[in-house]
This record gives sequence, structure tokens and C-alpha cells, in this order.
Amino acid sequence: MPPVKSRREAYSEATRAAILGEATTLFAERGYAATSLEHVASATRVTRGAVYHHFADKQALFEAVLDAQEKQAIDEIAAAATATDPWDAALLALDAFLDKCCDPAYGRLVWQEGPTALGWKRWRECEEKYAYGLVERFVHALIDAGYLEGRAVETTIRFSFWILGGAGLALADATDEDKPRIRDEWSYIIRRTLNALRQ
Amino acid sequence: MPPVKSRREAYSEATRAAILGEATTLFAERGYAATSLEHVASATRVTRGAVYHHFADKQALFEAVLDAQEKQAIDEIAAAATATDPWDAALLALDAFLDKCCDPAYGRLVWQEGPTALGWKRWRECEEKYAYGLVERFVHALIDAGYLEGRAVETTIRFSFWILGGAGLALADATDEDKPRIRDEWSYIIRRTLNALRQ
DNA sequence: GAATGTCACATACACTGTGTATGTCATTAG
DNA sequence: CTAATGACATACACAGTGTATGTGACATTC
Repeated sequence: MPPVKSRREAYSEATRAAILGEATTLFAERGYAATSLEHVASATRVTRGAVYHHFADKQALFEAVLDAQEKQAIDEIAAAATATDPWDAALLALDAFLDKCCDPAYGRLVWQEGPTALGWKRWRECEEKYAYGLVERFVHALIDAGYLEGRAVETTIRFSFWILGGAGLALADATDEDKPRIRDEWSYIIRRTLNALRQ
Repeated sequence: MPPVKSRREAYSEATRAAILGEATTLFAERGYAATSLEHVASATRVTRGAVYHHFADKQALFEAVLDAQEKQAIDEIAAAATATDPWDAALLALDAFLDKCCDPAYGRLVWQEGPTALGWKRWRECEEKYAYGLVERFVHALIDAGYLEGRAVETTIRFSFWILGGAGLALADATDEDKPRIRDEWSYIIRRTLNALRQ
């Protein structure tokens, strides 16, 4: 398997990336349902055939967009959670997450469009790899460190994930000028909640 | 305005109710997107024309289904919250709500299908009248009674609503045999959270 | 280096589902 | 008895998805 790319491969990859980029913009701006593959194709100056060549169907394209957003987000959040103590690390991650949700594309795509585009079930399946999975790991770390009690783990994870989702959606809904305030309010209420669950 | 109904009116109302009933079943069983108006019509043994005669479009039909579910739910929950102390009333309402979410139709329609069918924005607008509005009133009552602090009210309401949504969805997802356990777990974690916010 | 295969994409079409415009018949009002 | 209205059925226009097929540029093989 040669590390060099043939001209064809390079072109193909560029096309794929271009489609992904335009799709990201359009899905974020107009929403999933209101964006047709014809929109995506013409914005990329290719035909729908090209889109179907690179992505199995509309949903797969959206999932690819989501994947890219989540990968980026997870990296940033994981990078921020530097503390050795799991509790402190979780709080750092929380801050990084709330920051990330202020990014319009991330907020809209992951928290607004994601569930409505894919449905809860499929969306959660996708999230297992990323945000939901991250929460899962943090919760387990907190349990292992003795900060949280070890029963009803699944519910604790879902509960936490859900609250973060609420924050994400609230921030995605908010206007740019409201975001800092809303960010702080959610940060405050989530920290209080975490303290309540701490044992 | 005569209180008696003409034959035509009676027939018409029966047809409307029948369509609504079949739509409720189908939307709950197959989901909004997977249910075509042709399904609804043929299940009711009318044509799509009749459906469009009674409901402006597919979304309006779904909203009518939702309305009926929510009216029922709100009545039951309000009836359960008999305590005079707002705090106790809120806890009673919580229990009634969790019970209601164990009803498959309510859970699926309101918490699973609602947001994905209507989108967050429209769904929240519909919910203002019902579940969201109910939470809003309880939160205000708790603030007025001095149980909760009076700042970041909007965020407190959304936070509470969101947690209830998480519970609703968890219960809608659960199998019948899991429901009691999951119900209790959420009840427990929500009560702890409420206590954390109490001042 | 010509023949052959393959990949990246374009073109064309079938199908599903929504919404709308029009038609029809029974009931009701005058 | 006639005209109007309401409750539905029929027929159609249209958008959007997905699929089957076509085409030309590049790569591979001998």
C-alpha cells in the first residue's frame, strides 16, 4: 500500500472533502430536512451522482458531517481535561464542552439537527462514539474514584448526558450576545447538580 | 348556536376522531416519518382527501395527536399534585409524570416522535401549552415560596424540563419489564437534584 | 504502447409521498 | 323544489430520494 496518492485518488479525496464542507455549511444553516442533495451538489459544483458516489445516502452524508464535528470537539474537550483528579478533570471538560457549544456549527449540527435528522436511536448510536461515550468514561472515572455512587450507572450517565444536551441546545438556540450569560447560568446549575450527586 | 348536532356534523366529527385515533396508533407504532397519510387514511377506511379535509397538513395532524395526549397527561398530573405546599406538590407531580411516561403512546409520541417530527423549535412551541408550561408554573411557584433562588429562571425551567425529557425518553425507550426500575432510578436522581437546588 | 480494466463521476429514470385543484353526492336552508 | 354548502373522493403536479446505466480519464498488464 503506497503512501503516495495517484492523481485520481487525490482528486477524489478533494471532491469528497468539498462535498463534506458544503454539506456542513448547508446542514448547519438550513437544517437537514430543508437541505436537498441537489443543494449540496450544486454548491460543490458537482452532480448528485458524485454525492451518491462518495456517500451511501443522505443520512450517511449527515453522519459523516457529524463525525467530523464530534471528532474535533472530543479532541478539544479531552485536551482541556488535564487535571489528574477525576472531579477536577470533569469540571474542566464541562467548561470546554460549554465553550464548544457556543460554536454555531457544532451546536446546531450536533444538538439541534442531529436528533431530528437521525432520530433519537440512531443519533445516540452515533454519539456513543463521541459525546455520550465521553460522558460515560467520565462518569465511570468518578465512580471509580469514589465521587459518585456506583448504582444506577446507566441512568446516571444518561442523566448527565441529557443535561449537557440541554445546555448544548440552549446555547445553540441562543443569539451570540446571549451566549455568555446562558453559558454561565448552565455552568452554575450543572456544577450545583454535580455537587449534589457527589458523595 | 344549537347544542344539537346535525347528522352531517355528527358524521364529520366521528370521521375526524377516527382519523385522529388511527394516526395516534400509527405515529406511536411506526413513527412520524415512516407513517404516510395514505397509511392513516386506509387504516381509517377513508381517502387522503378526507384527512386533508380535517387537517391542514401532516404536521397539523401530528400536532392534533400530540395535543390530545398532552391534554390528558396534564390533567392527570395536575390532579395528582394536590399538596398545598409547592414543594410537596412538585414531588407529587413528578411521580405522576413518571407514571405517565410509562404509557407507551404518551412516551413515544411526546418525547420520542415530537421533537424529531416537528423540530425542536416547533415542538417547544407546542409544549409551552403543556408539559413545558407546567414545569414553568411549578418552578415559579417554588421560587415564590422561597424554595428556589429567583435568578436564571429561564435556565432553571429549561434545565428542569430537560431532565424530565430525559426521564421521559429513557422510559419510552425501555422495555415494559425495565420500566419500573428505570422509573425509580430517575425518580431518585431527580429528587436528589431538586434537593441540591433547594435553598 | 496498445488493449483492457477500473475508478470517479454524470445522466436518466423510477418511485414514493406531499399537497392542491377539482369533482361528486348527500344534507340542509330558504 | 331549488340552491347552497359541507364532507369527502379523484386526479394531478411536483419535489426529493435512490438506482441503474453511461462515459471518459486514468491505471495496469502484457
